[in-house]
Amino acid sequence: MKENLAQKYDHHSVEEGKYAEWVEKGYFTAGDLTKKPYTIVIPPPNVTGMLHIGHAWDNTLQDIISRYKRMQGYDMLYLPGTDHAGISTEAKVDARLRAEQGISRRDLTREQFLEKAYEWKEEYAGIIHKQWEKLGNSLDYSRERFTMDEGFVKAVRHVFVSLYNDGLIYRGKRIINWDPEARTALSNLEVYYQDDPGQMFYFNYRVKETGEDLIIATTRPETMFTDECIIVHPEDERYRHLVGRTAVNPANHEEIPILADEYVDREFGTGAMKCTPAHDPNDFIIGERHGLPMRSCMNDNGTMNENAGVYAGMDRFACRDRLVETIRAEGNLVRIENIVHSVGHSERTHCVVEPYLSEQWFVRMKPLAEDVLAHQEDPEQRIVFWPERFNKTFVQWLENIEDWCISRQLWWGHRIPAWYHKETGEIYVSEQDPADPENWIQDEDVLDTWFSSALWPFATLGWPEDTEDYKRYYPNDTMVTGYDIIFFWVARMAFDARYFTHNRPFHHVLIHGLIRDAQGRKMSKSLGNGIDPMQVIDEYGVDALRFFLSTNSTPGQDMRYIPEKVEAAWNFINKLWNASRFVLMNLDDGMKYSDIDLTDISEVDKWILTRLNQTIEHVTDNNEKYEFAQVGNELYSFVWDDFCSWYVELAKANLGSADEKVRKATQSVLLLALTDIIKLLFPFMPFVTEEIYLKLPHEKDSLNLESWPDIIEAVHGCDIADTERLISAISKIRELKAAAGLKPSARIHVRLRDIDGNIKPLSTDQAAMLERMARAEWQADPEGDLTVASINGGTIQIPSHELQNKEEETAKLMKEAERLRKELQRSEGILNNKGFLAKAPADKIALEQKKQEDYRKQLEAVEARLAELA
RNA sequence: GGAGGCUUAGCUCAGCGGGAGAGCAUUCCCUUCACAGGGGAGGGGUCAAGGGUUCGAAUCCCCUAGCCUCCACCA
Repeated sequence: MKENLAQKYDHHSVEEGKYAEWVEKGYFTAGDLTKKPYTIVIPPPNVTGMLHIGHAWDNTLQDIISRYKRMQGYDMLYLPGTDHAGISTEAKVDARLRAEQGISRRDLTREQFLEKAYEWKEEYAGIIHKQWEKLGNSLDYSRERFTMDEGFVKAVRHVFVSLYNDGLIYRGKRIINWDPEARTALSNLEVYYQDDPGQMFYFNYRVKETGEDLIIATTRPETMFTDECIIVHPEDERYRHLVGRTAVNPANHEEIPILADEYVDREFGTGAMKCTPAHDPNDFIIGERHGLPMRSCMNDNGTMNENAGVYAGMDRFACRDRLVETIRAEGNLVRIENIVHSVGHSERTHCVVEPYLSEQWFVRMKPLAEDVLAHQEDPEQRIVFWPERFNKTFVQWLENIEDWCISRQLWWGHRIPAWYHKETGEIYVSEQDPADPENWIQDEDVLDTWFSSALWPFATLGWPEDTEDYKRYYPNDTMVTGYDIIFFWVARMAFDARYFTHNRPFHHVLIHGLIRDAQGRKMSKSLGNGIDPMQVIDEYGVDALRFFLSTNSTPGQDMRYIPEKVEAAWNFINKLWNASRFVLMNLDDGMKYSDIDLTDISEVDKWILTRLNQTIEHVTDNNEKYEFAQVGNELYSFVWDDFCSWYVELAKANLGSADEKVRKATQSVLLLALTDIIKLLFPFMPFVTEEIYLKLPHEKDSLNLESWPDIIEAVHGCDIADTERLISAISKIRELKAAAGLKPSARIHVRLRDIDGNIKPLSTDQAAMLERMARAEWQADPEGDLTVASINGGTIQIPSHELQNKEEETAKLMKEAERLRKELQRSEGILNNKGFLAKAPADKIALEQKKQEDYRKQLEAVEARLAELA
């Protein structure tokens, strides 16, 4: 007894153990120098936590491309790695310290904290590995990297120092976005704005010299302590006489000058504004212009400092309330308006971000961005976005770029390679530590996580060393990532790549969207609507999850997680499983793959192989365009409809044939077609296809080693009209029986005619198929009245008394005739159109002429029968 | 203020210049023969509204409406 698949498709047992074996056998290890390289690097997941369903989607797309390219004969490198994720990991470790030991990171030394952070990293890297395994990612673990491993430390230092020496990194006192909770600077991208309810306060600033009151509005009274002046527009008649005089700050009774600056919008508010250079980016610019002092009144944790006088030590918001009350008591509060305004929040801690004056490191972005923009114009050097529209997003952002604040007041990250001399204050920036470390103090800050992520496509390959991997696998071929990190990541990889490797980091970027819940909401912890991919895998299997994730959206578009669709994917796999069981139980014992012989194949065999060829062609084309939803549709309908519903059913007749040659030919076609099907599906569902492959007669040790299917030349140019007519006839007979209220099993007689009305005799096997699938018997010369129905490429005739329902038949035929007339009208409209004949492509014209001819003849047959019935 | 996306069958989505499609749901029929998480046959859509280009528009252009992102943001 030949071995078959288990009776039931059970994803657990199918997926068990396979991955470990694939890794062990080295199927995913790149390095075959006889082949052309193809590179994808995984977007390194943060070691903050587990992978979510968005990662599963992202990775599935990468893995599909990887497996497809590997089958096409590329030396495929799919490189794994993880990201240290500075601020998020630091927050997680901090939270754990609090939960487990009741302490914060500030109770530890830097070294002690880093030790804890590394423990966390190890733990989560382990979880991520297990999850990659579950997902089936064909990653080359021999090349795995981490954004803070030794090589990365070197790469990051090299980049920092080079940019510094080239004047593209500088240190400066600027207004930056300050997260008072994490107590670190943030880049502009790490701040999100949301409309919050708030208040606009109007205060009196009394002019000392004249005693009049200037009404000034602010949303942040707590910053008033360091107002450095009042600004009015130089041409504002209302205030011109006050310029040069002094106003009294109602918060602390300080006397501050009234100055003129064109920045002020006369129409806005009262036309006079307070200027607090240390707490607002626009005020800062004005402050620089006028040489104002720049005092800050806040500490780095969001409490007030000594400049706030009696409010020192108080939280900024508590201070706001108290201060407003005090000013009110002193009679200087004019009014309070309730407003809704947009307020910046930290993307990590979600607290209100404080525009804050502080000394930070910055990357001068303009020259770097311009270099990328120039190359986006060059077809040979540009990064190609899929879909193309994201190029616009990318370009517009680069065109309006501002300097990037890269220093973070954290411990977990790449330490800035700058040292300050203890005595002289001299600064030393170098890839090497100072030779006399006792005289220097290293900058306490670390770099923004994205500073190192930006080097990912090349630093993972050994850069800045000129390694073999770097030479071979760089630039990357395809980067797969979400539109949400085009600015954070894609843009930054682009300019670092240009500057340091004089190349683009990758040729293509495939952009996908966000995965949402069934109601279309973003998945979030607070809503608790997140989907754990591991749970889905447990329930439906990873093959079903992968098929769902890859074939249910178009590039760049968001997708909803719909459990019914995962189930549909499972059902599809189940169908494939059962079809495979059927094939296996119908192959002769001992049949080998090399026994496939197409010399004596039948008409139906030619038909399925022709359809298979079309499928291979379309799937290949769409894989190249990353149109996996198209591929999914194509494979789904080919497998389910063409192969299972038609071919397998039709083939049963031939498998029952007494003729050995017919049987053998059918077995060959079943084996060939199924093998190609599982090859085409392998990138999408590697586990179940491998299981089937190993049970079928096969040539390689694993489907991982197989190559992408070729077009089957043996059926090139075959005429498959006979089979198409037969299939259509079977459908039509079933339909007529149902319409006539007959049981499907009711026997009837039928005659097929081609489009010209010629009677088409059936071969023995075709007659057997007709019998088996439609319970209809071919009759060359049926007696009495004949019912006519049009089918693809001809008509069928059935003795009317067998259908027993003249009224039904007439109604049916009238409807049919109407449809045909409409089609004919459409077709004739087109063909009588001079413009169409003159301008349409020749093959379109020929196709339309053929259609018209067919419609006309079918209509004639239907009308003839209607005349008989009348 | 700027940029972009979506609007197609009850639901979720493909199609994006030449015959309106899929999955799920729904109606009717089917017990052996790979599969009842299955098989067979149906029903269901003026492709958001309006205008234009074209021989021909769900598909290209313009405009309107609704929903949704992203970027920028004046006290």
